[in-house]
Parts: sequence; C-alpha cells; structure tokens
Amino acid sequence: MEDADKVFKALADPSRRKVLDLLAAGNGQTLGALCEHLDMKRQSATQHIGILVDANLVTAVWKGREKYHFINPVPIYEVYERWVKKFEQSRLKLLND
Amino acid sequence: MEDADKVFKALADPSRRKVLDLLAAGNGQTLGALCEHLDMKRQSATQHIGILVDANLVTAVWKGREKYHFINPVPIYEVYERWVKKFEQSRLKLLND
DNA sequence: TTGACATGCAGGCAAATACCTGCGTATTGT
DNA sequence: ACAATACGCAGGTATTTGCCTGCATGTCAA
Repeated sequence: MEDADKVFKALADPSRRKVLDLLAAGNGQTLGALCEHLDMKRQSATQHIGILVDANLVTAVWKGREKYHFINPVPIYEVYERWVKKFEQSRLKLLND
Repeated sequence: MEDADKVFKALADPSRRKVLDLLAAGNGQTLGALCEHLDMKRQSATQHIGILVDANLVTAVWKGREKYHFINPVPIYEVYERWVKKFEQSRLKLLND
C-alpha cells in the first residue's frame, strides 16, 4: 500500500484520531492509559494503534512490561504538503469571488 | 457521521483522490470524462463520486444529459485547520532536535 | 517464587466497502 | 421519430474492517 493511502486510511477512523488527540494532549502514554479513554476492549485498541504505527503516525517504545506511544507529526505534514497546498490556490480564488 | 469523518473516509481511497487530482487538473469535467482515467466501470465511479459529494469535496451540476463536477477545496482546508496545525508545533520542535 | 499486571496472538463474526452486472430513464442529434 | 448517448438505480458478491472472546507470554513486586 502507498504511504499516502496508509496515512489517510489511518486517519479515516474517529477512534484512531482520538488516539492522536490523546497523544497530542500527553505524549508517551501506555496502551492501558490510552484505553481508559477509548470505548472498546484493549485488544481492539491495539489493532487501531497498529494501524497508526504502520502509517508511521505513532511510534511505540517498550520499557519493561509497558509500551509507550509517541506521535510522529511528519506524515501528517506530508499529507498537507501534497493534498492541502495544492487546493489552497483555488480556495483563495473562491474567497475572492 | 461527523464531517471530519466523511472527509477523511472520502480521502482514504486512491481512486477518489485521483478524481480530485483530475478535477484539479481540469475543473468541471463530466462523469464520462473522469471515467476515462479510472480503471473501473462507470457505475463504480459514480459511487466514489457520490462519496466525494457527500463529503462536500465535490459539487455536481446537471446540464442537459451531462453532469459536470467541480472541486470544493473548503473541507480539505478545514481538515488542515483542525489536524495539521495542531501537530505543526511538535513537528518544528522535532526539527530542532 | 508466585501472583498480579501489561500486553500479544489467534480466531470468529457482523457490518461496511468496492467492485460488478443488468436494466431503466432522460436527452440529444439525425 | 428513433437510435445513440449520458447517466441513475437495484441487487449480488468477495474482501476488508472493527469489534469481540479466549488464551499465551513476559515483567514486576511482595
């Protein structure tokens, strides 16, 4: 799968976007900590986070028996570079009309 | 479904992103014209475009028996406002390290 | 050392997705 | 008028998704 596809697919789910918001609010949280705010079983959350990691939006680091999660803002910025800037011109044009 | 969800889900498919690229290259194309560049039946393309219209990323206008399609860049900009700006800070921080 | 804790792994299932085919409808040009 | 054109609508199907349950594994603390 293409990179852009992984990123968009990862972002196309409210639970996964919530994980990003949770990490933006406090980076380096464990799976358990994240689960407290997600309305699903731990194993389901693991799958969602796996998709985020695969899209390179999140990095996971083991420390003992705990797994800490960190945001990686780079892919989301690349999406902006590729998909937002392109349409920015026509948006501004639209505002002038 | 939430607005952001519709937009992200719409963007989470390479064929639909291709439609946006096609319209960015030439706004106001008919379904038939778009289909020439999409590797699927017209009816399938219609479904994809329906999702783009529902996400308000594309507007369709009938003229006789032809249907013309136009990009609407606003939702994609709102996604930027909500999801890119937020992580911009941590990205710049990352670049400094 | 042993029990509690944090997480992984495998499999099952209902719903959503992304295609398809077949047919119907409105518009256009001859 | 009528055939070709541009498109919609309905339904069927294989695959993917998002959740679950049950069990296994590794780590920490008493």
